[in-house]
Amino acid sequence: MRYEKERKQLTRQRIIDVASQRFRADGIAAAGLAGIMAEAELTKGAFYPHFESKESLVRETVAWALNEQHAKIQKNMQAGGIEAVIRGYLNMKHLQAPQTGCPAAALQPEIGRESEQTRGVYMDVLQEYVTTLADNLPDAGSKAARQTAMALFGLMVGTLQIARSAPDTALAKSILDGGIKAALRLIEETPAKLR
Amino acid sequence: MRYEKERKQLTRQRIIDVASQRFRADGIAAAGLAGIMAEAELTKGAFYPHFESKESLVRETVAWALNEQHAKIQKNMQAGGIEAVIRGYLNMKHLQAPQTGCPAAALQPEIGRESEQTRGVYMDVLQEYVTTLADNLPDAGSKAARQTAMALFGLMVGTLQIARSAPDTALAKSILDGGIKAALRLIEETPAKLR
DNA sequence: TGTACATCAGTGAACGCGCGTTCACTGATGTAC
DNA sequence: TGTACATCAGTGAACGCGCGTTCACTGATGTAC
Repeated sequence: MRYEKERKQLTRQRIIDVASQRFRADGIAAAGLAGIMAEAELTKGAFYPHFESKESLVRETVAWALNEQHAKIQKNMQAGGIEAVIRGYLNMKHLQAPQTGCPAAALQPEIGRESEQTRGVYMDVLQEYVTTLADNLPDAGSKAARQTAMALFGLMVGTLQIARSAPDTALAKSILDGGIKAALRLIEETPAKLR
Repeated sequence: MRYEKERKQLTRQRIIDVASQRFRADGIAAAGLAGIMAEAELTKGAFYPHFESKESLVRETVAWALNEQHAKIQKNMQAGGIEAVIRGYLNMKHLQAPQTGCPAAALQPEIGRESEQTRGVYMDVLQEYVTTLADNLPDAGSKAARQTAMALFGLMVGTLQIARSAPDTALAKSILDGGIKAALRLIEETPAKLR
Protein backbone atom coordinates (compact mmCIF):
# COMPACT_ATOMS: atom_id res chain seq x y z
CA MET A 1 0.00 0.00 0.00
CA ARG A 2 1.58 3.22 -1.08
CA TYR A 3 -0.20 6.02 0.75
CA GLU A 4 -0.37 9.80 0.41
CA LYS A 5 3.04 11.41 0.67
CA GLU A 6 2.49 13.11 4.07
CA ARG A 7 1.31 9.87 5.61
CA LYS A 8 4.77 8.43 6.29
CA GLN A 9 5.79 11.50 8.25
CA LEU A 10 2.58 11.37 10.28
CA THR A 11 3.12 7.70 11.09
CA ARG A 12 6.73 8.35 12.00
CA GLN A 13 5.71 11.14 14.36
CA ARG A 14 3.03 8.91 15.88
CA ILE A 15 5.72 6.31 16.68
CA ILE A 16 7.88 9.04 18.27
CA ASP A 17 4.93 10.34 20.32
CA VAL A 18 4.09 6.91 21.67
CA ALA A 19 7.72 5.92 22.22
CA SER A 20 8.48 9.12 24.12
CA GLN A 21 5.65 8.32 26.53
CA ARG A 22 6.52 4.62 26.92
CA PHE A 23 10.20 5.42 27.51
CA ARG A 24 9.43 8.04 30.13
CA ALA A 25 6.84 5.85 31.87
CA ASP A 26 8.74 2.53 31.88
CA GLY A 27 12.35 3.38 31.11
CA ILE A 28 14.20 2.88 27.82
CA ALA A 29 15.39 -0.67 28.51
CA ALA A 30 12.01 -1.81 29.85
CA ALA A 31 9.94 -0.39 26.96
CA GLY A 32 9.72 -2.83 24.04
CA LEU A 33 9.29 -1.99 20.37
CA ALA A 34 6.38 -4.44 20.04
CA GLY A 35 4.42 -2.58 22.71
CA ILE A 36 5.24 0.82 21.24
CA MET A 37 4.21 -0.23 17.72
CA ALA A 38 0.99 -1.81 19.01
CA GLU A 39 0.09 1.40 20.85
CA ALA A 40 0.78 3.29 17.61
CA GLU A 41 -1.65 0.83 15.94
CA LEU A 42 0.96 -0.77 13.73
CA THR A 43 2.60 -4.20 13.53
CA LYS A 44 6.20 -4.36 14.66
CA GLY A 45 7.52 -5.03 11.14
CA ALA A 46 6.43 -1.47 10.26
CA PHE A 47 9.07 -0.08 12.61
CA TYR A 48 12.03 -0.54 10.28
CA PRO A 49 10.91 1.54 7.28
CA HIS A 50 10.93 4.44 9.79
CA PHE A 51 13.95 3.81 12.00
CA GLU A 52 17.24 1.98 11.62
CA SER A 53 17.17 0.47 15.11
CA LYS A 54 15.88 0.98 18.64
CA GLU A 55 18.97 3.06 19.36
CA SER A 56 18.10 5.50 16.57
CA LEU A 57 14.51 5.73 17.83
CA VAL A 58 15.87 6.51 21.29
CA ARG A 59 18.21 9.17 19.89
CA GLU A 60 15.45 10.93 18.03
CA THR A 61 12.73 10.47 20.66
CA VAL A 62 14.66 11.67 23.66
CA ALA A 63 15.89 14.79 21.88
CA TRP A 64 12.38 15.48 20.62
CA ALA A 65 10.85 15.07 24.10
CA LEU A 66 13.42 17.38 25.70
CA ASN A 67 12.64 19.94 23.02
CA GLU A 68 8.94 19.70 23.88
CA GLN A 69 9.86 20.19 27.53
CA HIS A 70 11.90 23.23 26.50
CA ALA A 71 8.84 24.69 24.77
CA LYS A 72 6.83 24.21 27.97
CA ILE A 73 9.30 26.08 30.16
CA GLN A 74 9.54 28.86 27.58
CA LYS A 75 5.80 29.36 27.99
CA ASN A 76 6.14 29.42 31.78
CA MET A 77 9.08 31.79 31.50
CA GLN A 78 7.04 34.25 29.46
CA ALA A 79 4.09 33.96 31.83
CA GLY A 80 5.88 34.28 35.16
CA GLY A 81 9.65 34.34 34.79
CA ILE A 82 12.08 31.81 36.18
CA GLU A 83 10.14 31.36 39.43
CA ALA A 84 7.15 30.14 37.38
CA VAL A 85 9.47 27.71 35.59
CA ILE A 86 10.69 26.33 38.91
CA ARG A 87 7.18 26.02 40.34
CA GLY A 88 5.93 24.50 37.08
CA TYR A 89 8.63 21.84 37.33
CA LEU A 90 8.72 20.96 41.03
CA ASN A 91 5.09 20.14 41.67
CA MET A 92 2.86 17.09 42.21
CA LYS A 93 1.26 17.27 38.77
CA HIS A 94 4.63 16.89 37.08
CA LEU A 95 5.65 14.24 39.61
CA GLN A 96 2.57 12.18 38.78
CA ALA A 97 2.85 12.43 35.00
CA PRO A 98 6.33 11.19 34.10
CA GLN A 99 5.14 9.97 30.70
CA THR A 100 4.51 13.51 29.50
CA GLY A 101 7.01 15.25 31.77
CA CYS A 102 10.68 16.11 31.59
CA PRO A 103 12.66 13.32 29.89
CA ALA A 104 15.76 14.22 31.91
CA ALA A 105 13.94 13.47 35.16
CA ALA A 106 12.61 10.19 33.75
CA LEU A 107 15.65 8.95 31.82
CA GLN A 108 18.85 10.78 32.69
CA PRO A 109 20.95 7.81 33.93
CA GLU A 110 19.86 5.69 30.96
CA ILE A 111 20.77 8.51 28.57
CA GLY A 112 24.21 8.62 30.19
CA ARG A 113 24.67 4.97 29.13
CA GLU A 114 23.81 5.65 25.47
CA SER A 115 26.41 5.98 22.69
CA GLU A 116 28.47 9.15 22.39
CA GLN A 117 26.45 10.08 19.30
CA THR A 118 23.14 9.83 21.14
CA ARG A 119 24.52 11.76 24.10
CA GLY A 120 25.82 14.44 21.72
CA VAL A 121 22.42 14.97 20.11
CA TYR A 122 20.76 15.02 23.52
CA MET A 123 23.24 17.42 25.05
CA ASP A 124 22.79 19.87 22.15
CA VAL A 125 19.10 20.13 22.94
CA LEU A 126 19.83 20.33 26.66
CA GLN A 127 22.20 23.25 26.03
CA GLU A 128 19.41 25.18 24.30
CA TYR A 129 17.14 24.44 27.25
CA VAL A 130 19.77 25.70 29.69
CA THR A 131 20.30 28.82 27.58
CA THR A 132 16.66 29.75 28.18
CA LEU A 133 17.26 29.40 31.92
CA ALA A 134 20.58 31.28 31.86
CA ASP A 135 19.12 34.18 29.86
CA ASN A 136 16.65 34.78 32.64
CA LEU A 137 19.06 34.86 35.56
CA PRO A 138 20.12 38.17 37.19
CA ASP A 139 23.65 37.94 35.77
CA ALA A 140 22.50 36.75 32.31
CA GLY A 141 25.25 36.49 29.73
CA SER A 142 28.09 35.63 32.12
CA LYS A 143 29.74 32.23 32.20
CA ALA A 144 28.66 31.98 35.84
CA ALA A 145 25.00 32.34 34.79
CA ARG A 146 25.34 29.41 32.41
CA GLN A 147 26.88 27.26 35.14
CA THR A 148 24.23 28.32 37.62
CA ALA A 149 21.49 27.54 35.08
CA MET A 150 22.92 24.06 34.52
CA ALA A 151 23.12 23.46 38.29
CA LEU A 152 19.57 24.77 38.69
CA PHE A 153 18.42 22.26 36.10
CA GLY A 154 20.41 19.55 37.89
CA LEU A 155 18.70 20.47 41.14
CA MET A 156 15.24 20.31 39.55
CA VAL A 157 15.96 16.97 37.83
CA GLY A 158 17.47 15.30 40.88
CA THR A 159 14.88 16.65 43.31
CA LEU A 160 11.94 15.54 41.16
CA GLN A 161 13.49 12.08 40.80
CA ILE A 162 13.96 11.72 44.54
CA ALA A 163 10.44 12.99 45.25
CA ARG A 164 9.18 10.32 42.82
CA SER A 165 10.81 7.67 45.01
CA ALA A 166 9.00 8.83 48.14
CA PRO A 167 6.55 6.14 49.30
CA ASP A 168 3.98 8.71 50.45
CA THR A 169 2.59 12.00 49.15
CA ALA A 170 3.40 14.10 52.23
CA LEU A 171 7.10 13.32 51.95
CA ALA A 172 7.09 13.92 48.20
CA LYS A 173 5.49 17.34 48.71
CA SER A 174 8.02 18.28 51.37
CA ILE A 175 10.89 17.31 49.06
CA LEU A 176 9.45 19.34 46.19
CA ASP A 177 8.87 22.29 48.53
CA GLY A 178 12.48 22.17 49.74
CA GLY A 179 13.60 22.00 46.12
CA ILE A 180 11.66 25.15 45.25
CA LYS A 181 13.15 27.06 48.20
CA ALA A 182 16.68 25.97 47.30
CA ALA A 183 16.15 26.78 43.61
CA LEU A 184 14.95 30.27 44.48
CA ARG A 185 18.06 30.83 46.57
CA LEU A 186 20.26 29.67 43.69
CA ILE A 187 18.84 32.22 41.27
CA GLU A 188 19.37 35.21 43.55
CA GLU A 189 22.00 37.62 42.36
CA THR A 190 25.42 36.09 42.93
CA PRO A 191 26.84 37.45 46.22
CA ALA A 192 29.95 39.57 45.61
CA LYS A 193 32.21 37.28 47.64
CA LEU A 194 31.51 34.32 45.35
CA ARG A 195 31.86 36.17 42.07
CA MET B 1 26.49 -29.98 49.48
CA ARG B 2 25.88 -28.56 52.89
CA TYR B 3 28.69 -26.13 53.63
CA GLU B 4 29.99 -24.36 56.75
CA LYS B 5 27.31 -22.25 58.37
CA GLU B 6 28.85 -18.82 57.51
CA ARG B 7 29.21 -19.76 53.85
CA LYS B 8 25.64 -19.00 52.88
CA GLN B 9 25.88 -15.47 54.21
CA LEU B 10 29.18 -14.94 52.39
CA THR B 11 27.67 -16.16 49.11
CA ARG B 12 24.63 -13.99 49.62
CA GLN B 13 26.79 -10.94 50.21
CA ARG B 14 28.85 -11.80 47.11
CA ILE B 15 25.65 -11.78 45.02
CA ILE B 16 24.69 -8.40 46.50
CA ASP B 17 28.17 -6.98 45.82
CA VAL B 18 28.12 -8.09 42.20
CA ALA B 19 24.49 -7.10 41.65
CA SER B 20 25.01 -3.63 43.08
CA GLN B 21 27.80 -3.04 40.57
CA ARG B 22 25.94 -4.51 37.58
CA PHE B 23 22.79 -2.52 38.41
CA ARG B 24 24.72 0.75 38.72
CA ALA B 25 26.74 0.10 35.56
CA ASP B 26 23.95 -1.16 33.27
CA GLY B 27 20.69 -0.18 34.96
CA ILE B 28 18.31 -2.46 36.85
CA ALA B 29 16.21 -3.53 33.86
CA ALA B 30 19.24 -4.14 31.64
CA ALA B 31 21.19 -6.22 34.19
CA GLY B 32 20.22 -9.91 34.04
CA LEU B 33 20.33 -12.43 36.88
CA ALA B 34 22.27 -14.91 34.74
CA GLY B 35 25.10 -12.39 34.24
CA ILE B 36 25.13 -11.43 37.90
CA MET B 37 25.25 -15.05 39.06
CA ALA B 38 28.00 -15.90 36.56
CA GLU B 39 30.09 -12.97 37.80
CA ALA B 40 29.51 -14.23 41.36
CA GLU B 41 30.81 -17.63 40.10
CA LEU B 42 27.53 -19.44 40.60
CA THR B 43 24.93 -20.99 38.31
CA LYS B 44 21.65 -19.12 38.05
CA GLY B 45 19.69 -21.80 39.89
CA ALA B 46 21.65 -20.87 43.00
CA PHE B 47 19.93 -17.47 43.06
CA TYR B 48 16.67 -18.66 44.60
CA PRO B 49 17.90 -20.17 47.86
CA HIS B 50 19.15 -16.61 48.59
CA PHE B 51 16.45 -14.31 47.20
CA GLU B 52 12.74 -14.63 46.50
CA SER B 53 12.87 -12.76 43.20
CA LYS B 54 14.77 -10.13 41.24
CA GLU B 55 12.61 -7.47 42.90
CA SER B 56 13.73 -8.57 46.36
CA LEU B 57 17.37 -8.56 45.22
CA VAL B 58 16.85 -5.02 43.93
CA ARG B 59 15.25 -3.94 47.20
CA GLU B 60 18.10 -5.25 49.29
CA THR B 61 20.92 -4.30 46.92
CA VAL B 62 19.91 -0.69 46.29
CA ALA B 63 19.44 0.01 49.99
CA TRP B 64 22.77 -1.66 50.77
CA ALA B 65 24.60 0.35 48.10
CA LEU B 66 23.13 3.64 49.30
CA ASN B 67 24.24 2.75 52.81
CA GLU B 68 27.77 2.17 51.54
CA GLN B 69 27.59 5.55 49.82
CA HIS B 70 26.46 7.04 53.12
CA ALA B 71 29.51 5.57 54.85
CA LYS B 72 31.75 7.19 52.22
CA ILE B 73 30.33 10.67 52.71
CA GLN B 74 30.55 10.27 56.49
CA LYS B 75 34.28 9.73 56.05
CA ASN B 76 34.56 12.80 53.82
CA MET B 77 32.48 14.79 56.28
CA GLN B 78 34.83 13.95 59.14
CA ALA B 79 37.87 14.73 57.01
CA GLY B 80 36.80 18.02 55.49
CA GLY B 81 33.21 18.93 56.33
CA ILE B 82 30.37 19.36 53.88
CA GLU B 83 32.56 21.04 51.26
CA ALA B 84 34.67 17.87 51.11
CA VAL B 85 31.48 15.84 50.68
CA ILE B 86 30.43 18.03 47.74
CA ARG B 87 33.86 17.90 46.11
CA GLY B 88 34.07 14.15 46.72
CA TYR B 89 30.76 13.69 44.92
CA LEU B 90 30.97 16.11 41.99
CA ASN B 91 34.25 15.05 40.39
CA MET B 92 35.47 13.12 37.37
CA LYS B 93 36.52 10.07 39.37
CA HIS B 94 32.98 9.55 40.62
CA LEU B 95 31.60 10.37 37.16
CA GLN B 96 33.72 7.65 35.60
CA ALA B 97 32.97 4.93 38.15
CA PRO B 98 29.16 4.61 38.28
CA GLN B 99 29.39 0.92 39.22
CA THR B 100 30.91 1.78 42.61
CA GLY B 101 29.42 5.26 42.94
CA CYS B 102 26.21 6.70 44.29
CA PRO B 103 23.24 4.44 43.47
CA ALA B 104 20.91 7.45 43.39
CA ALA B 105 22.88 9.01 40.54
CA ALA B 106 22.93 5.70 38.66
CA LEU B 107 19.39 4.45 39.34
CA GLN B 108 17.06 7.12 40.71
CA PRO B 109 14.39 7.06 37.98
CA GLU B 110 14.31 3.26 37.98
CA ILE B 111 13.95 3.23 41.76
CA GLY B 112 11.00 5.60 41.37
CA ARG B 113 9.29 2.90 39.27
CA GLU B 114 9.74 0.17 41.92
CA SER B 115 7.00 -1.02 44.27
CA GLU B 116 5.98 1.12 47.23
CA GLN B 117 7.68 -1.39 49.53
CA THR B 118 11.00 -1.10 47.71
CA ARG B 119 10.73 2.69 47.61
CA GLY B 120 9.97 2.73 51.32
CA VAL B 121 13.08 0.72 52.22
CA TYR B 122 15.17 2.89 49.91
CA MET B 123 13.81 6.17 51.23
CA ASP B 124 14.53 5.13 54.83
CA VAL B 125 18.21 4.75 53.99
CA LEU B 126 18.14 7.98 51.99
CA GLN B 127 16.72 9.82 55.00
CA GLU B 128 19.66 8.69 57.12
CA TYR B 129 22.00 9.88 54.40
CA VAL B 130 20.29 13.28 54.28
CA THR B 131 20.43 13.53 58.08
CA THR B 132 24.21 13.39 57.87
CA LEU B 133 24.13 16.29 55.40
CA ALA B 134 21.56 18.29 57.40
CA ASP B 135 23.51 17.88 60.66
CA ASN B 136 26.46 19.62 59.04
CA LEU B 137 24.64 22.67 57.69
CA PRO B 138 24.91 26.07 59.43
CA ASP B 139 21.31 25.90 60.66
CA ALA B 140 21.52 22.24 61.66
CA GLY B 141 18.45 20.92 63.47
CA SER B 142 15.88 23.17 61.78
CA LYS B 143 13.30 21.87 59.32
CA ALA B 144 14.80 24.23 56.74
CA ALA B 145 18.18 22.50 57.13
CA ARG B 146 16.62 19.16 56.35
CA GLN B 147 14.92 20.53 53.23
CA THR B 148 18.13 22.25 52.15
CA ALA B 149 20.06 19.02 52.68
CA MET B 150 17.57 17.10 50.53
CA ALA B 151 17.78 19.74 47.79
CA LEU B 152 21.58 19.71 48.02
CA PHE B 153 21.49 15.96 47.48
CA GLY B 154 19.07 16.47 44.57
CA LEU B 155 21.46 18.99 43.05
CA MET B 156 24.42 16.60 43.37
CA VAL B 157 22.47 13.65 41.95
CA GLY B 158 21.00 15.55 39.00
CA THR B 159 24.22 17.38 38.18
CA LEU B 160 26.31 14.22 38.18
CA GLN B 161 23.73 12.49 35.96
CA ILE B 162 23.77 15.35 33.46
CA ALA B 163 27.58 15.52 33.47
CA ARG B 164 27.58 11.79 32.71
CA SER B 165 25.57 12.52 29.56
CA ALA B 166 28.10 15.04 28.26
CA PRO B 167 29.76 13.70 25.10
CA ASP B 168 33.14 15.23 26.00
CA THR B 169 35.24 15.61 29.13
CA ALA B 170 35.60 19.39 29.00
CA LEU B 171 31.84 19.88 29.13
CA ALA B 172 31.46 17.29 31.89
CA LYS B 173 34.08 19.09 33.99
CA SER B 174 32.40 22.45 33.48
CA ILE B 175 29.05 21.00 34.57
CA LEU B 176 30.58 19.45 37.69
CA ASP B 177 32.38 22.72 38.45
CA GLY B 178 29.14 24.69 38.18
CA GLY B 179 27.48 22.12 40.42
CA ILE B 180 30.13 22.60 43.11
CA LYS B 181 29.76 26.38 43.01
CA ALA B 182 25.97 26.16 43.25
CA ALA B 183 26.15 23.59 46.05
CA LEU B 184 28.49 25.81 48.05
CA ARG B 185 26.03 28.71 47.68
CA LEU B 186 23.18 26.48 48.87
CA ILE B 187 24.93 25.58 52.11
CA GLU B 188 25.65 29.17 53.12
CA GLU B 189 23.73 30.38 56.13
CA THR B 190 20.12 31.00 55.13
CA PRO B 191 19.67 34.73 54.35
CA ALA B 192 17.34 36.39 56.84
CA LYS B 193 14.83 37.42 54.20
CA LEU B 194 14.20 33.81 53.20
CA ARG B 195 13.91 32.38 56.68
C1' DT C 1 -8.46 10.06 -20.38
C1' DG C 2 -7.28 5.29 -19.68
C1' DT C 3 -4.02 1.68 -18.86
C1' DA C 4 0.34 -0.58 -17.40
C1' DC C 5 3.82 -0.50 -14.36
C1' DA C 6 6.83 1.03 -10.30
C1' DT C 7 7.04 2.25 -5.62
C1' DC C 8 7.24 1.29 -0.85
C1' DA C 9 4.48 1.64 3.89
C1' DG C 10 2.79 -1.76 6.28
C1' DT C 11 1.74 -7.04 7.24
C1' DG C 12 2.60 -11.19 9.54
C1' DA C 13 5.44 -15.05 10.30
C1' DA C 14 9.84 -16.38 11.66
C1' DC C 15 14.81 -15.88 13.55
C1' DG C 16 18.01 -16.60 17.57
C1' DC C 17 18.57 -15.02 22.06
C1' DG C 18 18.36 -13.87 26.91
C1' DC C 19 15.02 -13.07 30.34
C1' DG C 20 13.12 -14.63 35.26
C1' DT C 21 11.73 -18.71 37.33
C1' DT C 22 11.13 -23.83 38.43
C1' DC C 23 12.64 -28.31 39.61
C1' DA C 24 14.68 -32.94 40.22
C1' DC C 25 18.94 -33.94 41.66
C1' DT C 26 23.83 -34.02 44.02
C1' DG C 27 26.86 -34.33 47.66
C1' DA C 28 29.51 -31.95 51.61
C1' DT C 29 28.61 -31.06 56.14
C1' DG C 30 26.01 -31.30 60.60
C1' DT C 31 23.42 -34.06 63.95
C1' DA C 32 21.74 -38.26 66.43
C1' DC C 33 22.72 -42.49 68.27
C1' DT D 1 34.62 -42.86 68.44
C1' DG D 2 32.15 -44.61 64.41
C1' DT D 3 28.09 -44.93 61.56
C1' DA D 4 23.53 -43.74 59.59
C1' DC D 5 20.73 -40.29 58.33
C1' DA D 6 18.99 -35.38 57.54
C1' DT D 7 19.85 -31.00 55.68
C1' DC D 8 20.04 -27.74 52.06
C1' DA D 9 23.43 -24.68 49.01
C1' DG D 10 24.37 -25.19 44.66
C1' DT D 11 23.93 -27.69 39.81
C1' DG D 12 22.19 -27.93 35.32
C1' DA D 13 18.45 -28.61 32.29
C1' DA D 14 14.12 -26.98 31.11
C1' DC D 15 9.88 -23.75 31.12
C1' DG D 16 7.24 -20.03 28.58
C1' DC D 17 7.88 -15.48 27.15
C1' DG D 18 9.16 -11.12 25.07
C1' DC D 19 13.07 -9.04 23.09
C1' DG D 20 15.13 -6.65 18.56
C1' DT D 21 15.52 -7.72 13.90
C1' DT D 22 14.70 -9.88 9.17
C1' DC D 23 12.12 -10.98 5.20
C1' DA D 24 8.87 -12.41 1.53
C1' DC D 25 4.80 -10.57 0.52
C1' DT D 26 0.54 -7.26 -0.29
C1' DG D 27 -1.84 -3.68 -2.25
C1' DA D 28 -2.97 1.51 -2.42
C1' DT D 29 -1.16 5.23 -4.64
C1' DG D 30 1.93 7.78 -7.95
C1' DT D 31 4.04 8.11 -12.53
C1' DA D 32 4.73 7.23 -17.56
C1' DC D 33 2.82 6.66 -21.82
